[in-house]
Amino acid sequence: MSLSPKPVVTRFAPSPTGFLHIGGARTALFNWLFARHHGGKALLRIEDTDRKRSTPEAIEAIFDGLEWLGLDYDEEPVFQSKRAERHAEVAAKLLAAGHAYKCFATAEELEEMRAEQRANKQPIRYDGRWRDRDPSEAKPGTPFTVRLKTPRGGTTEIEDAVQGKVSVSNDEIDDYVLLRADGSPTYMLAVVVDDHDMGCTHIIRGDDHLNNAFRQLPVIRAMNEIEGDWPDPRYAHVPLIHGSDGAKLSKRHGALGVEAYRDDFGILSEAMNNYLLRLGWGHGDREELTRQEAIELFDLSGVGKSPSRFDLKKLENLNGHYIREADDDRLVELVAERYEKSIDRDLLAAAMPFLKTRAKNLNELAEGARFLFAQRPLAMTEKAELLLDGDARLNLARVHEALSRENDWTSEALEATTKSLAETLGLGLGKLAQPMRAALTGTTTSPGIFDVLVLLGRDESLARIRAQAAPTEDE
RNA sequence: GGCCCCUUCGUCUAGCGGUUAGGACGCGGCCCUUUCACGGCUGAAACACGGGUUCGAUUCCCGUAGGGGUCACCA
Repeated sequence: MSLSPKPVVTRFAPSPTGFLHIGGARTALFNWLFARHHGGKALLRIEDTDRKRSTPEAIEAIFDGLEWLGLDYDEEPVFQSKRAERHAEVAAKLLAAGHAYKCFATAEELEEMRAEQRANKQPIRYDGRWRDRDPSEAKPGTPFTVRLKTPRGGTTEIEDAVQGKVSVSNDEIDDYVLLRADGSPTYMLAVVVDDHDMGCTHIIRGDDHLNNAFRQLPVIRAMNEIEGDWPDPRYAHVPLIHGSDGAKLSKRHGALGVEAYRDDFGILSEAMNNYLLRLGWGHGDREELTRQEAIELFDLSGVGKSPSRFDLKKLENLNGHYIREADDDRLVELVAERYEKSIDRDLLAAAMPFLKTRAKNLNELAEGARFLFAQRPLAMTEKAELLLDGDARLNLARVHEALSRENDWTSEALEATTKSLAETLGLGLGKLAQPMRAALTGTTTSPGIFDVLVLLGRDESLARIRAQAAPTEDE
C-alpha cells in the first residue's frame, strides 16, 4: 500500500459512429471536471474498433464538439483500433493462464442454441460448451473465438461511486467472446486493456454500462492474478439522459449533436456546459456556475441516481443569462456569422447592449438586429401593419415634424421632445412610440424606441418615419 | 422474459429521522414600462402505493406498481 493516493486519471471514450450527443457531452464533462477537481489527468480515447460504423467525419465531429465545450485533454487521443495487437497479447496471456479458452462453435450453432433457450424460456447466454473441452476435439483448421472463463458460483460486488453497492450473481455472466474468429478484439476486452494501459483510476460512464462492469471485472482480476498491477478501477455509472418522453435519448427522439445546439439553436458553450452540469448533478441551490466553480465543486457524490430528462426551455433560459453576460464583441461576431451578407459591425456593436437582454439564443439575437440593416421600404410584420392605422400615420407626421426640428439627437433629448409632443396632443406616449417602432423597425418589438432613433441616426430615422406618415398639407 | 438500476412540484434538483418540504425552469398575478425583454415581488404546483422499524418517517428495511438499462464474434 502506498501512502499517497494514486493521481486521478479519467477517460472519455466515445465510439465515433455519429456526432457528440448530449449524453456523451455530459459524460465527457463529468470526467473532465472530476480529473481537474483532483488535479489529475483527463484522457480521450476513440473507440473506433467497429470498422463498419466508425467514420472520420464522426471523429472530427467529436473533436469539434469537445473543443467547443472547452474540454481539453492531457495526452494525445488514443485510437483503439491501433491497439489490436496489444489486445490480442492480453487475450493470449489469459489463454495461456487458463483464464480463457478456445471456442469452436460456429455462429449458426450458437444461433440455434439461443433459439432453443428462447423456446424454453431460458436465459439467453453462452452455455460454455467448449469451456472444458479439449481443442483437439475440433476439426483441425476450424476457426475459433477466444472466450473468457468467468468465475462460476458466488457473486461479484462493486462499490459504485454513484450507484452504491451493486452485486450480480456470477452465474449471470456467461463466457463471452474476447477475440473474434478473425483474431480481432471485442469491445469488452479492448476497454479493459486500454483503461489499464492508460492508467485510468476512475471509470465514469453512462449507466448503460453498469452491467458491463461485471463482465469486465473478471478480465481485470484474471490479469491482476497473472501479472499484478491490474487494480480494480473505481466505477461511477451516471444515469442516462432521457428525452422528454422519458425514454433513452436516441436518434428517433430527435437526439442531436452538440454542434446542432451551437449552430441551429444558437446556444453558447457556457450555457451548454452549465446546463449539462446541472443535469444529474447538484450542489445545494447552485444554478449558475462558472467553469472554475464547477471544477471546485464537482464531485461524484453530487451525482443523482435517477435518469433526467432533457429540457430545452431550461437550456435556453440559461443561454439567455449567458448572452446577457457575454462580451459584446464576441456576440457581434456570432451574430454576424448568421447573416448571409456582410453587415455593419460597428452599428451592431452599438446596438448590442440593447439587443442582448431580449434574446434567449443567437437566432433571436440576429433576428432582433435585423431592423438595423433593413433597406427602405421596410417590410412590415402583420402586427406592425395593423398598428399603423390612420391615426397612427397622422401622429407619425407630427412626430416627423417635431423630430426634424430636433438638433440634439440623443435619446434623452429625443425622449423629451417626443414626450412634450404627446403632452401637447393630449396623448399617451405609447400612441406615438408604438407607431414609431413600427415605422422604424417594421415590428412591434424592439429596444427602447429612443435608442433605436439614435442607432439608426437622424437621416435614416426621419426617412423611415416619413415613409409611414400620412402626407401633410404643406407638402 | 432473466438480471441490474431508479422513483421529491410538469421538468432539473435541495433534503441525508423531527423542515411551514427549499431553490431553478416553465406557468399565473403584480410592480417597473412606449413595446418586447431584463429586473423585483408574489401565487399555484411534489415526497408513487402498501407494510414494517422508530416516540417520530420524504429520509432506514421489505414488498407492490411504474419507469429505465442490459442480455451479440456492436460499442
